[in-house]
Amino acid sequence: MSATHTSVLATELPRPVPQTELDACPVSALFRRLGDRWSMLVIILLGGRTHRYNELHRAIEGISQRMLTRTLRTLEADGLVTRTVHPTVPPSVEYGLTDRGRSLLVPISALADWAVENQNPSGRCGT
Amino acid sequence: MSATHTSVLATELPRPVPQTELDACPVSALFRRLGDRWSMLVIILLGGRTHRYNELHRAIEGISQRMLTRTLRTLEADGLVTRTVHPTVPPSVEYGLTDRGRSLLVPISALADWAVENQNPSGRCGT
DNA sequence: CAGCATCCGACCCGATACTG
DNA sequence: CAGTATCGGGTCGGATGCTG
Repeated sequence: MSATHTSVLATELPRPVPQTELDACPVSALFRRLGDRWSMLVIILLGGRTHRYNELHRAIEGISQRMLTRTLRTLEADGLVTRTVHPTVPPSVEYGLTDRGRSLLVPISALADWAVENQNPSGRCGT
Repeated sequence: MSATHTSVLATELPRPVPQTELDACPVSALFRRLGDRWSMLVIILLGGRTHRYNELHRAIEGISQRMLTRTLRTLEADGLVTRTVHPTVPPSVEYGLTDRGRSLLVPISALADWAVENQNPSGRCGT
């Protein structure tokens, strides 16, 4: 306690970055990074305009706070997403895409378009 | 066959397809399907030409038999990959892309191109 | 050659509760 | 509002051994 803060554990964020030698292949590395359930979805959302935390949370509708935070932090660490804190009361945090993120948005959108056109279009989500 | 064989377990293949309501969104569903370490890589490999099982195994170099088989089976079930068994001795199995798979190859290749051009190109893999 | 069976660890992911 | 802490399951993924 006198150590002021027992946040030494750091639970799990922001990812230990194991980086096995296999990930030396840039293609494999990218797929490992984006190869989760939410990353590409978040990038698509942020491609339209910047969003606040709870906006994203509602837009994706099904993602947990934990996963949203994790995904955003990882994307930020990868230089794809920007995080801007406005020192207001209550606080407001704005997320957007970096230039790199916007360039990645292009092929990801192509993938999303394929999904919309080729899957059974039973339902539309917020994207 | 003597029903004595308790193969009731079926281990895990070919994936129970949970399909939560969240996956009603085609974009989310696609990312859930391809959101693993190998699927897109296999599709890229198969995009060049058909490959035999061990060819893929060597080309990807790092994937286990288990994961290669699992990935191929899932992609086959999704109608993206074809599996052709030639009744020779020893047996030979050829994997290729369906029409749907070839159409998906386009946006996936765009993603792979982005990876090659935007990541630190430390190493090239077999792709 | 092209798998399947089994064990097991690592990580993804959600639910819940709590905080500045 | 925008997170953090903790628990617990399900899945990803590899290693090893065996088969037609």
